[in-house]
Amino acid sequence: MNVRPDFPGYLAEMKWRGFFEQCTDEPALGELLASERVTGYAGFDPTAESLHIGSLVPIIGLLHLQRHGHRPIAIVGGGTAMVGDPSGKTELRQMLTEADIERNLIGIRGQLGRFLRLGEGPDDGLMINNGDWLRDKGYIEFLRDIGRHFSVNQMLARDSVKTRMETGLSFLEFNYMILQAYDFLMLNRGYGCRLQVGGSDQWGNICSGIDLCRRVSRAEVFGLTYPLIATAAGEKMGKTAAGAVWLDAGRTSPYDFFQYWVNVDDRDVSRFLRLYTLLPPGRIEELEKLQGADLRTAKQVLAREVTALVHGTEAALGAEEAALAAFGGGDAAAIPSSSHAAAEFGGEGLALLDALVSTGLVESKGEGRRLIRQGGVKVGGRVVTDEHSRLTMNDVQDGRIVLQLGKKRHHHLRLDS
RNA sequence: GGGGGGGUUCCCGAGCGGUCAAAGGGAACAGACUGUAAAUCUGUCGGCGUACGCCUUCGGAGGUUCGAAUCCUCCCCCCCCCA
Repeated sequence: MNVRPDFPGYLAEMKWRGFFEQCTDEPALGELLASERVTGYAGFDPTAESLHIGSLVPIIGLLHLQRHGHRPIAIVGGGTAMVGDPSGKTELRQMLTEADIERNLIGIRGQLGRFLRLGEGPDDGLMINNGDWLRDKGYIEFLRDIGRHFSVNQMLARDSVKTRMETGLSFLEFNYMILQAYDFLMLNRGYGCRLQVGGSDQWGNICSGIDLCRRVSRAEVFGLTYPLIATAAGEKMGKTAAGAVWLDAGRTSPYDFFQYWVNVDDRDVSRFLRLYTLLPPGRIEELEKLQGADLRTAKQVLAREVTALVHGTEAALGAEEAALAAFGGGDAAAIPSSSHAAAEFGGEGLALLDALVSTGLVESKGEGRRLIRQGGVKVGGRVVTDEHSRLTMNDVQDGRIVLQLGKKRHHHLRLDS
């Protein structure tokens, strides 16, 4: 086992980085991790074709596990997604069709493979679809094998169930914890998996799995939860005006992704550096000393590191350059842009409002008008006050027209030569 | 199956025949202040039009009315109590 020099062990690093909320049996798990290669897993819901940054914590948690010489399993819930986890939700989630799930699985697999080293080696990670064993399981057989180990009394006592007593909980969802517990059992049987990590809202489900493993296989397995990560402002991670922050470059460009991290709240910088980057503790502690405006440096590092982790070093550099260009000066090549024929700007030119809409900077002309009235639109660095303003060749500088919305959104209209 | 209460604009939540694109709060966006931060203050916050205007929206479909988110009918969904 190649224990990392920075930390005496996996748990120590998880604690230091802020991944550690609760553990079922910390001393025993610590010993186990120190004495042998442990297989641990985390689950991912294929609710969309791409994961978003909310999934980053479990992904990086698995990554650390692998870095400590253990074997990570990412389980993708092709089976459980058919049911839907009621934990932390107040309403029944929209049902996914099999085709949806199939498509989502493919997308998510590809993404997970960018973080974890997957393969056949002893500490190579695995990606497994729980649909493999859930889909063909017969109901009666399942009830007799697994259902008999669950007490309805206990299930009703779970927080995830209790909080739904008011609004209602379908029998379908009520079964979710059993299915998740069954996953743990199957992974333990098939792969010797002995650890499940998950968000603290998963504590109940994880405990169910541990109980099941003990009852059925007399296996001692462990659970570890991380805190649910929210921003200092109390928002869920990744909530922006444009919607979720996705890991897929097609949904959230590396530039926007980078900007998300640069714009985090001051109070979140230290916590996020520990959680979302792999930087060594010494380096992070250095950055944590920064105060006031200097925190921007730390945010730059945070953004660079996370973007590199998700999109690769090259994309991260590109995003950073674009950000520098937009906010400082420098090469503007990487700023979001669209290409246009020179003719569009000849004569009368192109209505600014139309340009704002067609580039997707605003969703309607009304919104564009509002922005202009409020002085939130700049063309070539000048505030535009006339909502009827048109873009003409006069606005072109260096072969492009520079649009700016508010302080942070930039777009260039490139002229085709 | 019976009885009761509900479904309102991104969210919560008022409205209960015209003065309603619909109070209030939150979120969001813009401006000021800053550090591409927070807090604060100001403004905006369905769509189209320069505008008095027009169009779409209050679970769905019909109806009453000069006029409906508001009244009636049927349907769908949710919660509570009883079976």
